[in-house]
Amino acid sequence: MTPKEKLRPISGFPELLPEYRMVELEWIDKLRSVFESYGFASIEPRTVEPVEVLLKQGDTDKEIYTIGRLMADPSDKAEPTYALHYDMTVPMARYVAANMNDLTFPFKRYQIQKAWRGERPQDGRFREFLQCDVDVVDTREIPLHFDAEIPVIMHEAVEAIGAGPLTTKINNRKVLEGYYAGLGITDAGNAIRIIDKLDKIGAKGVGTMLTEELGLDGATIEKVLGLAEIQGNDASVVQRVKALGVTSELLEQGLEELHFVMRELERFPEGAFVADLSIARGLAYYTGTVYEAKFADFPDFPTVCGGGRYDNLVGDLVSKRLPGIGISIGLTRIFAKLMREGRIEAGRKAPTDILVAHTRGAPYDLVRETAHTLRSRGFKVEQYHEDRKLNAQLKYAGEKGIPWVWFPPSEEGGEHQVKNSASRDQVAADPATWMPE
RNA sequence: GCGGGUGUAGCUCAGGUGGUUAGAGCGCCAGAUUGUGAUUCUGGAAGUCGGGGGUUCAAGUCCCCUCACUCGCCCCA
Repeated sequence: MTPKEKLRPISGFPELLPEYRMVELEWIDKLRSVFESYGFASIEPRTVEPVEVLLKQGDTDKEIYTIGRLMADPSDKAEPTYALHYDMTVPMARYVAANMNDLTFPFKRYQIQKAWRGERPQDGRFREFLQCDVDVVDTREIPLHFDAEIPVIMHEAVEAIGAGPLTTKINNRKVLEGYYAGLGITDAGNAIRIIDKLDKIGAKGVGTMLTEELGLDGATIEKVLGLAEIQGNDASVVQRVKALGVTSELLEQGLEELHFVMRELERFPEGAFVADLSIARGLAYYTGTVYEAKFADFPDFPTVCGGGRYDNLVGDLVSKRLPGIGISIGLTRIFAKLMREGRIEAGRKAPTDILVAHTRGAPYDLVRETAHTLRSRGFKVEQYHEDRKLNAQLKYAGEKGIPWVWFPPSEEGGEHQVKNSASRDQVAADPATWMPE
């Protein structure tokens, strides 16, 4: 590898300059405070799982990164194959199952961590990215109220970082599966996967795929598309589904749930939450309410938040059933899009409040003590450790956006001075009492 | 995994149909200016032209292969 190749960016592994990382950190702080305001606790499970855990819920074609030791003996089978997690939901379920005795249920947690996927990167899609998950998990049935609360938390969070407006589409897997069952479609899973492409390939494309892959006839496809076309921002969508004349027990139950959730969300501005019967979500483990949020202004940009309700994520790990519901915010994806749209204002290049200059002739003890005094009073202070001309020192402070430059006296007992970088005013000051005006 | 686009200095890019020693702007370093940020001026460092092979007297330029980045498909935050 040439030095130049070593310096090249790696596709899908974004890196931020300090002035933007500072913004990202602010976002994380805001998200945390929203999550905590609803009583969610933070956990940080390991980022690595046995491959079998990640593949537990079907989807064996997941693009996952495995990890191994460089020095490992290839013939040594003793070490299980580990992999970086590609989302936080299944690993969280494993964490809950492992610590069940020490957790209090319903367990409410948030996680802000990196995830890794080996997919081909493109606009808004990365191989290493930050996800912010909020989930409720219980050993008993979870009240439907959470189905309405979770997307509200997410909207609040996205609003807090100034990333809106968002449109969240809501559906219920039971409606889809129940409706398909009522139509006599046996392979609901594949039907859902195909229907999910409606906004991308259109009704015709979906119809073709349904015929080719599932062998559905024209009348059935009509019915399937009829359901997928229904959307609205209130509970009335339920009536329109019923009007299609398909019935099944599961469908009834799903419609009741959807009705409840939409009624709860009616109080929000129009367009914020929309029932959309074409939304399916690719992941296999969802069993009830599902969410999918996009930027209202950029409908072609990929989903920025997604989630839903699942009956049981731990499978055969423990004998108990662990139902849950949650949502994930794609922070890296949102950040990248807003960055591209010029909506992210760079922060400062350093957190420093005060640069203590290297005053020629000043006793070093005095300079260090000056910095220490200011630091102990709560200021973020760095010292310029090199004896260079003040031009260079001031230029450094200016470029880094450090608002104050402190000049210790060049002799013991002399007068300290502090300079305002912006106004260039310089006045005498005492490090023990000085306050920025 | 499949398809399109792009690779020349730290960054953004010029380099008609092959032709001497590969350029510009910005940035960087030093000085003018022996201690207070601008501007200006002067000087300087920095390139295996992504890599390999081929054609040719001659390749940054043409051909083949390859790698990387990028956009889309699949899939997903």
